[in-house]
Amino acid sequence: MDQRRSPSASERKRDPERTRALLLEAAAAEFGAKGYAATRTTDIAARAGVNKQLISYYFGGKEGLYKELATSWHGTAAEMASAEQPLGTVLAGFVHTTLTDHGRLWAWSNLAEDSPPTDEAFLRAQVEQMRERQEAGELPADLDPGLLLLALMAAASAPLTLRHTARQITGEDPATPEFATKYAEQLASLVRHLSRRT
Amino acid sequence: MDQRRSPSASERKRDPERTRALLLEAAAAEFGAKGYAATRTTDIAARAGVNKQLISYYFGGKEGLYKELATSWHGTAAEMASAEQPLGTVLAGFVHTTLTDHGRLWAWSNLAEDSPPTDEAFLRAQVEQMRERQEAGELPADLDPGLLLLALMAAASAPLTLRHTARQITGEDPATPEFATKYAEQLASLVRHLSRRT
DNA sequence: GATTAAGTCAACCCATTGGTTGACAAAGCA
DNA sequence: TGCTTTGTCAACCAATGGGTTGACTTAATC
Repeated sequence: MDQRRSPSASERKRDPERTRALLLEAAAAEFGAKGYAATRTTDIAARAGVNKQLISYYFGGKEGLYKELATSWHGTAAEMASAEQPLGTVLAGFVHTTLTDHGRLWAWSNLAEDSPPTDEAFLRAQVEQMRERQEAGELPADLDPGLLLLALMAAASAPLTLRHTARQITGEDPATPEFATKYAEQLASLVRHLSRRT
Repeated sequence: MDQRRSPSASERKRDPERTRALLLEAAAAEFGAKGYAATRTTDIAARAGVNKQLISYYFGGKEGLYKELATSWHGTAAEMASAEQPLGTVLAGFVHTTLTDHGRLWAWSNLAEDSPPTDEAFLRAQVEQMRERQEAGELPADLDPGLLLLALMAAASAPLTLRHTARQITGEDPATPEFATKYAEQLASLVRHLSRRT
């Protein structure tokens, strides 16, 4: 039999792929929760259930691990991008992704001084979509599509970026799927008001 | 003559009030720029032009200094609050305050896990104002006033919370007053669309 | 089966960092 | 004018935290 992939990959004693993945996952959670500076490599290793030296071994240290994450999260963003769905649906998807570890990571990196290498193509495509929606009459045509996108993205990530403020306003924990759903509906309703000519 | 306040307070060799103020100001800048965890007490002291031991002397350490700031910034927020100005004006004020050191500090603390003791009364008042605006027909009545406030606050702080994203979308530095002004105008225009029945 | 390569870990290392100590100087007070 | 209090600083200290070392173990190769 083929010994190249026998012990089912998760039962094996040693499994580099798996270890790497565990570290990345743990790192996303830790970085997302506390931000880069406040995150301890020891905590990442502990969460991954692995020796902390392996961070150096696989990623060349804390910073390397962080950068690896920073460049990998674009996939997450991209999947919700596309399509000609109604704007409300797109926003709803965005609201929910802000509650993932990668979403939190994105928020932290946006505040930090050093520029993270975010995917420009994705943003450009989104701006273009805004313009199309304006032409289709779904959104007011007198607004700058870029700034409009910015405002909507910011609004959609409110449960993340204004977490404590949101909690104080609503009395609920904004980091729950239920809240996200409710909030997304409100946003959808809001953008509907932007197009509707009553 | 009264020696209690003679050397004009800024020329004196020793001036506790001034030192405290210098430290608070420097701390706001440093914390705002890098966040709590990444800020070094040495940097704060250096920026204030003062010995770092004085942080312990006056505030009982790094954390004490941070908390002092956290509880003091509400004044900043409150001043822009009130009034029956048009919503666009209020938002514009908010956009600009997000670019101050205190604004940045607020953003960081919103992301951090530990809850900062933000001023609840202020938020409640703002929610109430939203409701009034809805009743006055300035805003759609079918939206939850709290969530609406949240969305608008988030949108207004986009140049701050989505700094890098904003830069990539627009190609400009969102941390400039010029950008803030332009962005605020767009927001005003946007909320105008929310009320207008064309 | 022996040899090599790859993966993992416990222990150690040392730069950084927040905080403290003790000397000392300016200001208030008798 | 001397004594005390308050403000300030340079030097020092202990703890933390990221990174490295070297031993060891599993797995692939000959």
